Amino acid sequence: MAATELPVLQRQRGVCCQLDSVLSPEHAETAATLLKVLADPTRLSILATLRAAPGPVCICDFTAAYQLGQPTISHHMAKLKSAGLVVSEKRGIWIYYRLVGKLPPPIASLLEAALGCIPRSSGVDGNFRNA
Amino acid sequence: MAATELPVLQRQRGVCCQLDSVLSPEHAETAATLLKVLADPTRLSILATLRAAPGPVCICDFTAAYQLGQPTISHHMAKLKSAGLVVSEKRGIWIYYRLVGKLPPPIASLLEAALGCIPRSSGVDGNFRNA
DNA sequence: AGAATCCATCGACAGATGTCGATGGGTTTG
DNA sequence: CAAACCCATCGACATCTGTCGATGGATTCT
Repeated sequence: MAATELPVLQRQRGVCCQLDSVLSPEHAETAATLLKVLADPTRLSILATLRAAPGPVCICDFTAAYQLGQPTISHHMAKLKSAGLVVSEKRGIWIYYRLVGKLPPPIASLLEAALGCIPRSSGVDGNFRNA
Repeated sequence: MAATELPVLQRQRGVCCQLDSVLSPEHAETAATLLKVLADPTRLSILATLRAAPGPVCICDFTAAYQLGQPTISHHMAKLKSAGLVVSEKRGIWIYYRLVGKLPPPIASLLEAALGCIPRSSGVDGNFRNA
């Protein structure tokens, strides 16, 4: 509840209204941290690709697809991973990444909204030809 | 959709799969730009407050509420404004800000998800003593 | 008119961030 | 075992970002 708000038209000079925090600083910080992870075109594209992919995708494929070096892709993957959005799996030489299956609802809808913010390119409902 | 994917278990060394871009670079850039605006705890908190507020809120109230200087709050407001999320209105000495009423659906749901990503604090359903 | 208040803009600065090249560990092939 | 390949980590660097103090325009009160 935001508090005592003076009638918009007749405030007193030098008197500010007290705004009760609608959002705890900790929660704001947490949400912002997650949003920072999403707020990069490369990572967004990676997430969109993973969501649309029929199965796990390995780093080398991303390295080839984007105009970026391998360490950079690894760096982005590490961020996505530590944010809990993707998981990796090692198979021989390769390391495959995929989206986490069940994200907490609020995070899932945020991700969905972030990706849905974009013209969805095809019928992607997650029916992977999995491993 | 991701293209020619080698059966996950039998890839060839030195051969990367071609990933068709699920996301155009322009769209990724656009979405990332918007997400960057949201990816700051202060701005998130401001947006949450505006959403919960019964009416427009003036800069001085935010300046008083947060532990930040007035230029900093102005700076954040300018970012929110140029992102098209808020609008301002001048009344005498004061400048009031409020959320844009009708955002494009994808952006609205993104904003909603970002704010909804947070345990809506106490009974914040707009029980303000409004203006 | 003069003083006081509110706010946007500017310049400055520390810290965070994305990218790269180099290195090294781990795995498979020859 | 040696060579080839994949990938994570490290150090370096340029850029972006959040914050501040100072300044000046606009408006209102005395």
